[in-house]
Amino acid sequence: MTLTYPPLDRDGAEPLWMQLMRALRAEIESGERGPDRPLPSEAELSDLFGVSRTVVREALRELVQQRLIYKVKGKGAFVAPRKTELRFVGSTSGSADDLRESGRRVTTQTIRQTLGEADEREAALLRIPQGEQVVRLRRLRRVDGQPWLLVETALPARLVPGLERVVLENQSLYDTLRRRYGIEPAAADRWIEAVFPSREDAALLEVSTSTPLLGIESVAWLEDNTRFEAYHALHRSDQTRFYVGIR
Amino acid sequence: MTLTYPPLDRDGAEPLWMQLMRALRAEIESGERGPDRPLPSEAELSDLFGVSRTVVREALRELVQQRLIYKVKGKGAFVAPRKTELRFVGSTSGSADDLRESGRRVTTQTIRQTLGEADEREAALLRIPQGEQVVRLRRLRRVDGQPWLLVETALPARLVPGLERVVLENQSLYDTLRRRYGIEPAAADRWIEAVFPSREDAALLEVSTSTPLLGIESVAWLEDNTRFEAYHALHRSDQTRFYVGIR
DNA sequence: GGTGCCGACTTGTCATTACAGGCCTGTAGT
DNA sequence: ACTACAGGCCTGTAATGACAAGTCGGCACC
Repeated sequence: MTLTYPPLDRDGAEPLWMQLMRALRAEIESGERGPDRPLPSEAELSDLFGVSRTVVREALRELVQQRLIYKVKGKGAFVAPRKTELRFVGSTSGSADDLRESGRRVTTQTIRQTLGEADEREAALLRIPQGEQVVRLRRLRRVDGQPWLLVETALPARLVPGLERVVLENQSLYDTLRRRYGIEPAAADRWIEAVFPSREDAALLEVSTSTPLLGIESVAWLEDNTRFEAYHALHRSDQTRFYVGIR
Repeated sequence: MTLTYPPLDRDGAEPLWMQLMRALRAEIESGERGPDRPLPSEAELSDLFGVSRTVVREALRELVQQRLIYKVKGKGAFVAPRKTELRFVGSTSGSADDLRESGRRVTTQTIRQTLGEADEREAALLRIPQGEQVVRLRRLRRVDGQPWLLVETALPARLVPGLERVVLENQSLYDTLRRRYGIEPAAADRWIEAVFPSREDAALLEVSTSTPLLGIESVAWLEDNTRFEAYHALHRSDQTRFYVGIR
């Protein structure tokens, strides 16, 4: 038994593959198909929706990229089990709360908070035109008095008007984003590398310039794919380790 | 003036789009095309290499996904002004498959493979008594010939009898665990820090002892919470970055 | 009862064709 | 000098057809 699908809109407002992708995604996320259950074959989907296999494959490709399904040659396409998802504990979002819970004293000091124009890197990460207004935050987070994390954040000013004047001292940025601007982070990409700090960053973190640190670059977005935050952070990992849980 | 390209191999050993992708990537990474310089148009590439536009688009799609190029509708495809990055997907499965998928040549060399007694650290991570038999693997993974990852794995011998005699050369460890022992990873904890390598490890990874590396410690377990694997790994992140997707 | 092989079904790869729609430039008209 | 627009680029979308290659069940054979 399969569902009846609403017909796809052929007015060209949106590509057929995108509409099909959304229809399949809705079905998967609603839980109607359990993990590792097969999707209809490409030929079947092609018939069901009245589109070519090209469109079906384009839609499935997108779902594979989003890790909602996986494909096995010769067998079919299957719903990806949610357990392969990954959660970052110990990121800027929520890390303060986690640490506080474990009885540590977390303080966050705002070093700089300005309005400016997006440079090339920021524009690319946030997917906005170079020169568009962004709010920049430079903050130092301490755990039990020890410098732990130095983070520079850029947010499109359009999404967070007036943020450059909000007093964040010891407040969670994500709390502010949520309460003041209704921003709900949906997902993020992060890149991690081991780096040496600049002289200035080393001083703030109270380490020497030859101490290896974790450098983290990140871009986060909303449900509708709008990029709302780009940051790069330096992490002292000599006393506190960076934890990743995979479930 | 364009280069002359070696003809693509049509023996079906490798898909045409992958060969083309590699050829273009080599050109980009060698720096012959500067950032934001255009690639030949799809039609031109199609002629140059004697393949259909389908193949060209497949190759370009992969390069876009690897963030080596970006495309602008109506204009063309351009070299992305970024450093190369390797995708590490934070799933319980190994990274080798993901890398292979993106057309990198992944080779894994087993340096040591022995049966021994669990030391204190291993016993704690695996939750077994100290002194219980464990199989230890020390492996060096290369990506496109470059040393990339040095990993030391310990598994309780009870769960993987005879593993110390299985030839793993270029085989995925997780594949072997699955097929030979029916081991299905359910979840894992990982800790990441920035560290310097020992003299021996530095030599294997072909870096100096003052190169900061990513150190990763991990323990993985089955659905029933049995710990089956503990490892610690050293990652070169100077040329390639460590990627984590959060969904 | 086991084994091997065939055929049906699946996804992967590739070619070809067509048109829509964005980008840019040259040119004709003002 | 300026504008409007046509036409030639480009990528995006879509249909269709073909074959390769992996999976799996069933059937015939031993």
